[in-house]
Amino acid sequence: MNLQDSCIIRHFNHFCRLSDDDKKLLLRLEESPGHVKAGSVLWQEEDPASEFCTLSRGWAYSYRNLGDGSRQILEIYLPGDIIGLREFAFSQRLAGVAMIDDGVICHFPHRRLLDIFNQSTTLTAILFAISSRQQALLTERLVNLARRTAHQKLAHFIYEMYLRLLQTGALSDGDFRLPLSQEQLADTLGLSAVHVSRTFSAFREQGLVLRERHHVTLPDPEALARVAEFDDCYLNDSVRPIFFDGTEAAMRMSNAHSGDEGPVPK
Amino acid sequence: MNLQDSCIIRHFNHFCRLSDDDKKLLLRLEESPGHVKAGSVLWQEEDPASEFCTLSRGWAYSYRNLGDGSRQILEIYLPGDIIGLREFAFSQRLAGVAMIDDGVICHFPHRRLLDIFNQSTTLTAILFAISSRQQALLTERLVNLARRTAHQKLAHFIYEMYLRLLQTGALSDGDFRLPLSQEQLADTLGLSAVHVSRTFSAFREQGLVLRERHHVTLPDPEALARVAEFDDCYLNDSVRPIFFDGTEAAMRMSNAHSGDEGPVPK
DNA sequence: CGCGGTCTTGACGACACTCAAGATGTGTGG
DNA sequence: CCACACATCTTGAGTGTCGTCAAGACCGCG
Repeated sequence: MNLQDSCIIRHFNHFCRLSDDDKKLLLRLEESPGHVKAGSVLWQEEDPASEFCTLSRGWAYSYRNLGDGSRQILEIYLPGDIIGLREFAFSQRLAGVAMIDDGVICHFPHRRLLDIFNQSTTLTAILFAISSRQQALLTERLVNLARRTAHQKLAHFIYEMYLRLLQTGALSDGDFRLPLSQEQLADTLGLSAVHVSRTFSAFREQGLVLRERHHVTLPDPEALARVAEFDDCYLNDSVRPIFFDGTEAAMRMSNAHSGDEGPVPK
Repeated sequence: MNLQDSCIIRHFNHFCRLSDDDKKLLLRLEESPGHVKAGSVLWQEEDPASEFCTLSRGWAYSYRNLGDGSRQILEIYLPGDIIGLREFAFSQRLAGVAMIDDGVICHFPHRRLLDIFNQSTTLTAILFAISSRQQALLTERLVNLARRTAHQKLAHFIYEMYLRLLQTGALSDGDFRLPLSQEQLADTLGLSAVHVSRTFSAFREQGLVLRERHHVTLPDPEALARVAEFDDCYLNDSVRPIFFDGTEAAMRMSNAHSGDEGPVPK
């Protein structure tokens, strides 16, 4: 496999230019990339946890099933994301993971993470940063669920997806594929599917969001951000390219907050 | 300072017996332990992020303020917890942190984390595990906020606190200090303070929870767990003592799920 | 063509919010 | 030691957002 074909290496390169040694180390950790079908379950809650995955193509989500038959979707994974970091300290899965689309994933076993810790400080720091960013996404979703109205929840979610897709460069205008059903959106936002439908209807009448099957257009993304009271600092900072490079990262981290301007106009 | 007086070392010892070298490394990272008053703010959202803290005595919480004047409490920190790991990849704070009690905290600067990555695989793995556990707590709170009734939310929160206090060994029966006001509980659970009061009244009549000022008694903790539909796997696994010891940790991690028995009675 | 999944729309109801007034407890200063 | 102010908590009444139930429309697929 060519070094540039690795989905892990591509993902890590978002944070920092890697040395060839680091690239080789990453590549050795990678096993059995494979195709998975839409709807297939990578693992379920309480399965033994022994590996991570990198999502190379397609969308996925993690979820928890509840006693009353409902479920909660915890996070949406896009191409390039690492899945399963959550369970590093656990022997069991805390959440299930399923594919939304057809896709491609790469597996690498839990225990080999220690090889990384042993051999590359740079990669260790990047892993920590990735975990840190995932936690930031989770925190923002928590606030969204706890404190906002149905309109704000949906607006916030759609705008977050819009920004994340912008960052991966897969997008230029307010027009993109959103392969989630309304029921999946409801499970993500702690709403009923019926109410998601109503909210979309309201957005359509206001010209905020137009949804057609699995496609979404945002005539005025900024208006949507205002409805959601969106604050994008939890998405901006962490993906700054070339964030770490050995010991100099320390200096950058402690004074990088001067003179910021985010990619999104206020 | 004696090695055993360090609050960081005590905390890390929960996971693994440390070598003297590791202990010295930790100790060098520790700076300026100090007293802080109840209600004081360690930092606010969007402050520059340049250090972590370990909470040695007292309780603390992290929070986000929202546009409409309300706020959301994200997590409750107990003695021994590390504060601020969330912002490792960020140059700004994503959430404020304030003290609930009078307490004692130890600071250590962000950049020195890289020293740990460089010098000790064991400590790196423990830090990852701690971050992983915090993410598990956050995830559970998210499910709690999204999908449960007010009764379940409050029951779940109280029972989680009960288990966490049990784990720190600060507790033997269902009788403990809970220094949060009803308004703080409301901000944690996404409810109004009024409704928290009503819910406590209901619990009192049912004999589930007796709350008196900042003190709580649980006549029947298991009954409370049933009301909350509490599943404790997110708390059990990660604090297993002597979880990592160098390379052998790898083996333990990949097969630790056979024949488990948690520390908490079923 | 008929079936099943997804979405839409309506009617009704419940859980939790807001507003408001009063009770209780606590700390401060006279 | 009392008086007062202030925070916290309690309880009631009225309202609204969102869930549930249900029927029907739309669409892709076999």
